[in-house]
Amino acid sequence: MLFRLQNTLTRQKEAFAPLAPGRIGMYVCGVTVYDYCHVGHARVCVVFDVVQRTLRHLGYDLTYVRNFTDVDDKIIARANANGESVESLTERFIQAFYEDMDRLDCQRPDIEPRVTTHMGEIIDMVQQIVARGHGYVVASEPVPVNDQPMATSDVYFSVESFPTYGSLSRRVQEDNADGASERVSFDGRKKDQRDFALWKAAKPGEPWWPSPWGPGRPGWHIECSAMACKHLGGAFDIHGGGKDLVFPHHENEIAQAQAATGDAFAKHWMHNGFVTIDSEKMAKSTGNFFTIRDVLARFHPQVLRYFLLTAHYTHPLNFSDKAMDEAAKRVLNVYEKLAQADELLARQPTAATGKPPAVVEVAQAELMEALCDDFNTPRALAALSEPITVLTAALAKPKAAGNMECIAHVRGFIARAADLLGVFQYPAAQLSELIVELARDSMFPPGSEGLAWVLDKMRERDTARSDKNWARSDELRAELLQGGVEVRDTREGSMWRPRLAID
RNA sequence: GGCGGCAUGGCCAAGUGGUAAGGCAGAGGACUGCAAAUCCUCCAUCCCCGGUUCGAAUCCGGGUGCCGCCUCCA
Repeated sequence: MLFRLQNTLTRQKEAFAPLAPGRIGMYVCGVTVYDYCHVGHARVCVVFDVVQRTLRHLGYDLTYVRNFTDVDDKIIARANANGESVESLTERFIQAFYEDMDRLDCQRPDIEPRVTTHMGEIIDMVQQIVARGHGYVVASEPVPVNDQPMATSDVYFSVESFPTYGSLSRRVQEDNADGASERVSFDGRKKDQRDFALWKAAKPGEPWWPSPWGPGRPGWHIECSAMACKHLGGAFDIHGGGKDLVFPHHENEIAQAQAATGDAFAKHWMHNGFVTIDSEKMAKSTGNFFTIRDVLARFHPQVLRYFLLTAHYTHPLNFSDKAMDEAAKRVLNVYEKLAQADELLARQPTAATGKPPAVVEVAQAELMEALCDDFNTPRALAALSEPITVLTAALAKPKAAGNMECIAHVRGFIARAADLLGVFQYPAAQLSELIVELARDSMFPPGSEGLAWVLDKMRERDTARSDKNWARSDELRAELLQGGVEVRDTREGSMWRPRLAID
């Protein structure tokens, strides 16, 4: 199946064609590991996780590469502030990253390169750039090594030498610098203010690596050029990351890689929009953010993942309690239906044989079309609605002819959708309990036993109801509601689920 | 100052030339010990102005508003 993809480079939605038939190389900019990740980071990972799942489902042989930046100014500053080594700091936050992503059900990329293990490739690339006349070396202050001053240099990329510079972000640098110049200090060491560092001379107290230019470390952008080319070759299919990386990071990546290899570098550039709070970009530097673990302390990971897929990946997505409550409600609604279906199917095993109902065929096609249309996840999620409505109707009359088969077919469809989207794949019957457990601090009366408290009250209420003690029953319902639990009575008995307040 | 994005019902959000998906919330009815759930019914003409077209939320021009990048940033 052909799919279409928005390409930042051409500003158009293009029919995708891999460079090599059946194979796709994809590089996505990962995180700088000096702190816990926020919801914005979660979005990139979830978005490209869906991309990954979809491409594999379509039968492509995908190589997905996502890096960790484990040397950089902020990392060094944080490590110094903590009084710990760079390695211990980065290792800690790489593990924290994995914990967060595992909870969000993001599958691991095939290759996760780190800057510190690619110094050879980085140095080679800088040498190539200089050799081809696109970089220059500027002597720096000698740096003490083993108490001996050691000569060292910076290496810069020469933007002037590279006429196609700016093709991704479409900026004319002279104009670009105009209004921004107040914020950017003039660096007299550079031949041209547009030039950027390929290699930074070591400074006292900083980690460094030996190089042809003396002790130093890589500039920010060169790592991705070098690691992408190493693992995917000089030309590959897809490069992704957040919109904020378009300029200068990705622009510089292109210039460096093309200057070094003479090859095309990435063909399709995918950029995801920001997660915002009150429409303002979520960002560490401004303090305007929630960490993933903050959010997961209050909402089930499935709720966050679902929320992150409710808008198209290129658009901004506004994070709020209300939006999360809405997502939670929808996720619970769906899981509730799935739980009923699973219970019924367990009692009365039914194979999804024969021709699927029309709704399922239509929805299946719509699901794939939506994902192949630039990974339109809101459309994909909408495709689940009609089958779920049909499922609900069938669940109400399981004995009617064909209804069990219908339930089995819809259940199978949701499971296939879950494989692609990474939501609705959990054992449905446990979900509301899981959500309650995660939310226990805010949901239950202080000092209560959480889930046990709910189950106690529910049991007491069952007794009252069987005695037709309606007054006591209603009293208990009110207590439970106070405790954040909604009760509902059915023919099969009383059920409960977390109460979600939505304005 | 340069470059770019967005503006759809109460809220969120699809839709890129043929007469507005989906979610959440709301109203009325059925059902129910009550309350839910469920079922049925109802709830928008797409920021403003002008243009192209038989026909535009969708294309063009001009506004207004919000946001982003140009410094670290997913």
